[in-house]
Amino acid sequence: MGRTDAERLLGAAEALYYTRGIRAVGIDEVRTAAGVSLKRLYQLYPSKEHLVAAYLDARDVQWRGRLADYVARHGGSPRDRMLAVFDWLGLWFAEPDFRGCAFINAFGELGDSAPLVLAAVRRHKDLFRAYLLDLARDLDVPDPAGIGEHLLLLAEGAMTAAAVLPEPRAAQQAGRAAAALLDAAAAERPLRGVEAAVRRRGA
Amino acid sequence: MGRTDAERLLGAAEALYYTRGIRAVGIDEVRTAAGVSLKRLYQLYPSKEHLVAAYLDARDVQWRGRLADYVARHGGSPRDRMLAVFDWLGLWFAEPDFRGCAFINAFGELGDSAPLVLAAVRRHKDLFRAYLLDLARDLDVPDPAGIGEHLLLLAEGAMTAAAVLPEPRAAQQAGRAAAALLDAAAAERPLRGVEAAVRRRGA
DNA sequence: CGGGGGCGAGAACGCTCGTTCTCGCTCGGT
DNA sequence: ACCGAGCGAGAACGAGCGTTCTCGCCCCCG
Repeated sequence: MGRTDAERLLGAAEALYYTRGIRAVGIDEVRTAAGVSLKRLYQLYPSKEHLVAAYLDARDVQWRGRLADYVARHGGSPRDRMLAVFDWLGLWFAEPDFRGCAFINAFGELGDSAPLVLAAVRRHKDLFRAYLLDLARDLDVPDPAGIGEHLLLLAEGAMTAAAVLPEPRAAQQAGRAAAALLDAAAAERPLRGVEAAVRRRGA
Repeated sequence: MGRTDAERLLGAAEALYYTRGIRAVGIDEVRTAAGVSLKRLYQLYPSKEHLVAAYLDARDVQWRGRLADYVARHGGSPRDRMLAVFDWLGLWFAEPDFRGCAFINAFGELGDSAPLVLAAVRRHKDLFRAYLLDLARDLDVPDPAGIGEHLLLLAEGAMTAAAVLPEPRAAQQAGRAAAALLDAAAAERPLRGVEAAVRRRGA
């Protein structure tokens, strides 16, 4: 596990909070799993909310790092890099302890009753959005930002669908939908204005 | 409010559990808000989990009813009916006490630790999916089921994005993405097999 | 009118939680 | 060798939870 007290605490917090929920896990259980005294815990994180926010921030860094690594390793063209995001989601969904998006779960559980947690959730989603918008910027399509937002919605939808439903088809479906959106946007590129509109209305 | 004890209980449960979370609200608070004795509550719902599952089932019926009503009133062509789903999502997101999808929230909070609740969540998502697949069946596209699944992911993604992020653009974005997917699928319709594949790869 | 079954009100129980407090011990500086 | 600051272990505290139990009242059937 981690080296410092804080690292061991965040590791234990991640394992426990993610798999069982935040309210369901007491501070003492995290402290025991991490092998850190209660006093030390409270001087690192003055309340449970601080600990939870720190756990989410750590998970955010790790999660986006794993995603970016995979995309950098497997992506070729901008289009391939974008689609690699959904391939990685599929790998993530298939992990045995997958239980949905930790940030959505935390929000659903705590809502706005824990401002630090809410802020961490928003930070994560903003950073994920920014990453997708970055990938979209390299695409050869009009309105890359719009495409980025659309793929963000697909990715979020895939996460919740994969969490709730037992079958892991969600990532494949989302990948197919993403490819269709990319192709549609790319097909629009050479056409201009009226032509594209006519085509869209066509048949 | 409702008439019978069960109706008043479910009404109070909905207001409290949805806005504050399930673990955060005690049975006594629901009982007080509904004006029902504890004994009566326990003879209607022998445990909190039963009450929560019943609240989710009631919300499922109400939520899908509101959606289907809106679509039936505002939808014209099959395409319009499909897009009306996203218009309605936008209206829902704009409601002042909107706090995301109650079912995703319940799952994120309780996971598989409450089997009755998990079953209710899955029921709801299956029924929503079935509704979208029904709408998709009327579309004049190849593979309506695939389109239905894709729009399901967009809708789920819009719900979580709208819940977490303060700006209510999610429904519009999802609607635009849905329209793009529908148009792309419709444009594929007259083409067949190889032709469509070539076109998709084009440029 | 008499009695008893069912109900509402709320106390009680056993448990868990987040946070604070107590108490020795250890260890580093002079 | 001393002393005191800081630490770990864990008790303590106050609150809240889900669930059960008690008791006294009402109301309906005979």
